[in-house]
Amino acid sequence: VAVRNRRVTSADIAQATGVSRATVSYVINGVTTQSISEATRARILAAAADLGYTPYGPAKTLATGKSSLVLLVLPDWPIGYGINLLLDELEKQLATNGLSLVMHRLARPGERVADAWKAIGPFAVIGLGGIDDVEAQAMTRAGVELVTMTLSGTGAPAAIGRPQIEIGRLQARHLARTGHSVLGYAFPDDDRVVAYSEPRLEGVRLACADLGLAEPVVLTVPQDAEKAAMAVRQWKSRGVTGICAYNDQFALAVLAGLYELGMRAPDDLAVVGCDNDPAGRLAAPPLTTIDINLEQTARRLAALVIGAYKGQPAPQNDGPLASRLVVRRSAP
Amino acid sequence: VAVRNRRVTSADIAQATGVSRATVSYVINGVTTQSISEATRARILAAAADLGYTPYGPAKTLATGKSSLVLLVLPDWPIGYGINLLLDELEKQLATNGLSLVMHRLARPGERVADAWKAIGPFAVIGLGGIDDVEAQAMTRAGVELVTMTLSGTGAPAAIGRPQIEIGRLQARHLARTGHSVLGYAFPDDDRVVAYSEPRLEGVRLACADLGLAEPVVLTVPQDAEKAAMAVRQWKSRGVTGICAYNDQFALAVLAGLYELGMRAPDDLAVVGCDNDPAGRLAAPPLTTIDINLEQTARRLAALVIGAYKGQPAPQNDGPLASRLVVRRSAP
DNA sequence: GTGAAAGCGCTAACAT
DNA sequence: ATGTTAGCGCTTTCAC
Repeated sequence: VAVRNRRVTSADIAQATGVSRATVSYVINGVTTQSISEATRARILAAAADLGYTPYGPAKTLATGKSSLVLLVLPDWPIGYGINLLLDELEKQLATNGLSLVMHRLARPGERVADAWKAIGPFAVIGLGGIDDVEAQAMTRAGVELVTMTLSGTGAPAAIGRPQIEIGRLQARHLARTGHSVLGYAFPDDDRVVAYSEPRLEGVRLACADLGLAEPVVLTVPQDAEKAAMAVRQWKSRGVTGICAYNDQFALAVLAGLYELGMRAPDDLAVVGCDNDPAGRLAAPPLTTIDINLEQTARRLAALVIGAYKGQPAPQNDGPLASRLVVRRSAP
Repeated sequence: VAVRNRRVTSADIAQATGVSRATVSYVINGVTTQSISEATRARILAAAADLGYTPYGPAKTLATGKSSLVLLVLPDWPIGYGINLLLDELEKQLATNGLSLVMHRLARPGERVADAWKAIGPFAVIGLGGIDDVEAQAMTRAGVELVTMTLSGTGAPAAIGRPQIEIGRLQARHLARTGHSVLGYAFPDDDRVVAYSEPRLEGVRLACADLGLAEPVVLTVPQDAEKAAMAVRQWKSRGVTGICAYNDQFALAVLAGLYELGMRAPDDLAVVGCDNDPAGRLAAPPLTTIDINLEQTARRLAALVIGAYKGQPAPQNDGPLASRLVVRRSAP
C-alpha cells in the first residue's frame, strides 16, 4: 500500500471501472433521472469504497454553482450556553434539507466576515449581528442569501427580530407587579453589546414610566463580586429594591455582590436576569429570568434559509419572536 | 441599476478594463513575482470596486488545490463559556497566517463530520473530539491535515493532549492537603462526556490511593438543585467532607444542593470544580477550580496547523498541556 | 444505459 | 508588463 499524494478523483474511479466520469457522477449522486444498470452501479460503488474516494466539495460547488453550506456568523461577544439550543435546532433543520451548517466567529471587534464567506462561498449566511450594510450588499451581489436577526422586530426582507425592548418591559413589569417601586438596572460593562443593552434598558424605562414608577437607577456592573457589591450598596442607599440585569451573567454578578455583603435575594434586593442560562437555575437563590426561546429562533432562521434553498417565494413574516418570563426565587 | 443575475467574475473585470484575466488575478492577489504597471493596477482595482467584484472561494480553492479554511470540529456536548478563549486565540493565530477558521458542531451524537468537511474542502481539520479512526483516515486520504486533541497526552503525530487524569489528581490533592480525608466525586449525568469523566475520576482515585485515603464516594449529580441535594445528603451521611466535581457546571449543582439544604461550602462540604468557568467566579461562595488554559491549547493547535500550512517538517512535541489549580472560597 | 464534451471561476507556467 | 493556455474536479446536456 503505497502512500498516495494525489487526491482520489472521480476520474480515477471511472478509469478503474472502465466507465465514463459522467456515469460515476450519476451513481455517486444517486441521480434518478438517469437509469444505470445495477451491475455498473455496484462496480462503481465498490471501486469508490476501495479507492477511498471522497467527492471534492469546492469542485462540486463550482460546477453546480450552488453550495450546500450555510454560514452562521457569530458576533464577537462571548458565546454562552444558550447558543447550544440554537445550534442544535438549526443544525437539525438544515441537515434534513441537505444543508450543512458551519460557523464563523467574529473574533476581533469590527472584523469583516468577508474573509470567511468569500473563502467558503456558502449558499446562505445567517447573521446574528455584526454584519453591516456594506457587507450585506456585497453578499447579495455575490449571490449569497442573507438572513439576519434584527433588534427591532422589523428590517430587511429575510430578517426575523426579537424586540429587545420587550425584554426590559417584562423584567420591570414583573418587579412592579410583585411590589417593587424603585428599580435598578445592572448595565453590562461590555461595549460590544450596546445594541442590545440600550433597548433592554429602554424597555425598563418605558415600563417604569407607564406604571408611574421612578426612573430606574442605572449602574454599570462588572463581572466581579467586589465591584458588584459596590453597586449593590449604591442601589440600597438609593432605596432600590429590585434589579433588572442585562442578562443572567450580570444578574449572577449582582447575586455575588449581595453575597459579598452578607445580603441575599430577594429579601435585600430582588433580581431578574435574561437568557435562562443553566448557571442561573443553579444559583443561590435560583434566578428569575427571561427565556428568549432560542429553539423558536432557530426554526425561523432555518425556515428562511430552507425556503430560499428550495426556491420558494416571499418569506411570510411571522411577526416578532416572543420572550417569556421564568419566575424563580431571586424575584418570586 | 439593473438587477444582475450573474456572479461578477474576474473575466468581467478583465473585459471592462481591457486586460487579460491573468493580469486581473495578479492584481487582485497582489502577486509580487509579477510586476504590473501602476496604471493598470489602479484601473483594475477601480473596476473591481465598481462592479462589486468578489473572488469566488471554491474556484480559487479548486485552481490552487489548497484551501485557506481550517475547520474546527466541536463535539456534540454543550459548548461552554470556555470555548470563547479557545476560539479567540485560534482565530487570531490563524488569521495572521492567512487562514480562516470555521466551525462545525456535531449536533447529533454519532454524526459524521463527513458532510461538513467534504463540502468545505478545508486545508486542515482540528478535532476536539468525536472524530473516529475511519474518518481520520478518510481525511488524510483526501489530503486534509488532521490535528486532534487526545485525552492521554500521546497519540497521532499531529496531536496534542491534556492528561485528564491530572485534573482529578490536582483536585484530590488540594482537598487532601487542606485536611479532607474522605472525598466524594460528582459524576456528570451526561454520557457524551465519559471519555473525559472517567479519566478525571480515575485521577481522583489514584490520588486517594497514593495518599492513603479511602476510595472516593462517586455519585451521579444531575443539573438540578433538588437532586443534587440528595447527593449531598448521601455524601454527608457517609462522612464525606470534600467533593471533586467533573466540571464547574456540576460543581455549581453541588453548591445548589447545599443551598437547598441550608448548608454551605466549604464548612459543610468543600467543592472543587474544573474549567474555570466565569459563572464559578460569581458563585456563592466562589468556586475553587482547575484552569485548563485554553489559550495555550489554542496556540499549540494553531502552531500545528500553521506549521503544516507552511510546509514545515515534523511537529515538535511540546509535551502535554498543563492544568492549574485556582483556589477560591469553596475549597480554600 | 453510457459516453463525449463543454464549462463553472480562478491560477500559474510559459510566451511574448 | 501583459497575454495565452492549460488545467483544478465535477456536473450536465446531448448524442449515441
